[in-house]
Amino acid sequence: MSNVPNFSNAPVVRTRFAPSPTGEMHIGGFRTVFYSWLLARKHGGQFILRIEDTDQARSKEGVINKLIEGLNWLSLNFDEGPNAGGQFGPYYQSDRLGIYAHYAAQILEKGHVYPCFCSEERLETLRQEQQKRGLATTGYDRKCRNIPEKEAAQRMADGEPYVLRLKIPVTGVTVLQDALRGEMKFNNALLEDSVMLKSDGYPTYHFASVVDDHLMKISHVLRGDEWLPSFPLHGLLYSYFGWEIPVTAHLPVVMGDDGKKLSKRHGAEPVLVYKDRGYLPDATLNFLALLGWAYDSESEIFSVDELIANFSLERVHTSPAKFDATRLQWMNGVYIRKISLDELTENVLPFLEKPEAEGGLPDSVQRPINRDYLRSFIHLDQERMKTFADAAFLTNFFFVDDLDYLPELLIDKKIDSAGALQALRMSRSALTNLAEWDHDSIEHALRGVAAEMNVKAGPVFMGVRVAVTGRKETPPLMETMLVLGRERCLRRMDTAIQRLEKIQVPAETTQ
RNA sequence: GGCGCAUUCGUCUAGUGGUUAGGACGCUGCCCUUUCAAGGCAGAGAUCACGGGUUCGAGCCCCGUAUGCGCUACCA
Repeated sequence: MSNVPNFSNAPVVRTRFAPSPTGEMHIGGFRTVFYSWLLARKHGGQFILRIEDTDQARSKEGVINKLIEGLNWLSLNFDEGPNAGGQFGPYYQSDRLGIYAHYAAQILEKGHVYPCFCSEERLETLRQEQQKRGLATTGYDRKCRNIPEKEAAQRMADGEPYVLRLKIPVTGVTVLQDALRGEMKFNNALLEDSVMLKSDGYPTYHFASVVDDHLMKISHVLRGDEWLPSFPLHGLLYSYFGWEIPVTAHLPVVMGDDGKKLSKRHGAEPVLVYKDRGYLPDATLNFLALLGWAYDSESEIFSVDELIANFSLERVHTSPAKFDATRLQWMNGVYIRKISLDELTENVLPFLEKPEAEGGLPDSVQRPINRDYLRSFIHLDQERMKTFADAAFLTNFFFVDDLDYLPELLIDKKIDSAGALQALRMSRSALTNLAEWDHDSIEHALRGVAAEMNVKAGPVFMGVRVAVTGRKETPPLMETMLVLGRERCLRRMDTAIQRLEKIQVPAETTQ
């Protein structure tokens, strides 16, 4: 595919995911990544991973690996990036310092940027004073903007620490196109002379991302709309360099239930926790796609391939969406019902084997769990699962013999305690005498008990159900009993009969 | 404080000047049924944030207001 020549005049679509290793990425951030990826795949272009590690103080270890793990889980493969190679590397910005220095020098020479020697202390007191006076425009006061060129050059040569600031036009309007909102106008007078190159020689995000997006031939930039205020800054930078601005879309934020922007501080969790909670990557992706994008008024379930085919920037929203966890649950259930028995088994297994404290089966159940045994019944719970994390609870009685339940559960609403006991005893003996242990034989036997007692089948089934599983809600009874086998069923019924006999005594004396 | 973005059922959304404002999640009820799910059907739920215009006609266009969110660092 990739060596098919591009005959059309349209430039190749290249999008990127440019995370900074300052914290784990949450699900809202991954939506932006997913849209970028979809765009690249839809147009047969490339998706690039670039690491924006330009903040020496805040970069954290291990974050990048987590990020890549998250991408892998969702199968959002990238064509270029760390470990993947590519002709536009290096893909760590910290490895590109020379490149930024080169372009900074170029733009300094053109006079679009100037050295600023102000100390952080001065900037801090400046800010405080501006705030105190309630000034309309806060920000740098451009003190160093008017230092004579010669003097500035001398001080730089003398080794005085400095940053490079962008020389924003004092008047005029910067007009830019946002792919979602159309034309946007920004009043230059409100912009400040932002730092492009820090005193440690590292670029700021603004400078590095513009330089890299251009050098890496990025055609479409998708980012959160918290970047909207700095859009003119970037636009100006592009024009100073004489470069073409990529198609830029500012996506609305994803909010939590509390209506606040999803972030590390607002309960937003890294994507991988959804893996740990038993969500399917395709369901997560489908849900994410619909958070801010819709194909039409009806369609909801989209495979990744369908999303690639149908996704378009034009139908992306500009208004923020809340993250609705309940809806994700529903959608995950839809996907679980669609997978094969093999997939189901493989997905459920690790969740059952987790320690009890982490939601797995009771620690008394021996690990590893027998795959074939699991495979023999897990389909019974397929339509009952919202997430794979539900599996341990749902399948508990297939693994545990000592069932813990209130004996009262054995007595269905439509029968009294004596009747329940009698039904269980009769059921037990009927099942004991069964020639064949199969679905129809068991059902016939139990219905026979009901007929003989002249009661409905329901209460009889319920008594046996609770005796055998300890639950009132289970998969179909016959299928369940078949899996458990006659021995286990009869033993559990014996236990149930004993329990019923115990509570039977006071019940009779009160009458 | 300044600047910006946004605003259709509780939630995700369809809608691009004329619709009984549609769908989905969730909720309620009924059906199916050995329970629970799943499935089917039905229902409640939106004076389209508010106020002005433009127009024969506005959820859709324009202007205000309100509310929410965001930005306002040598962080991204």
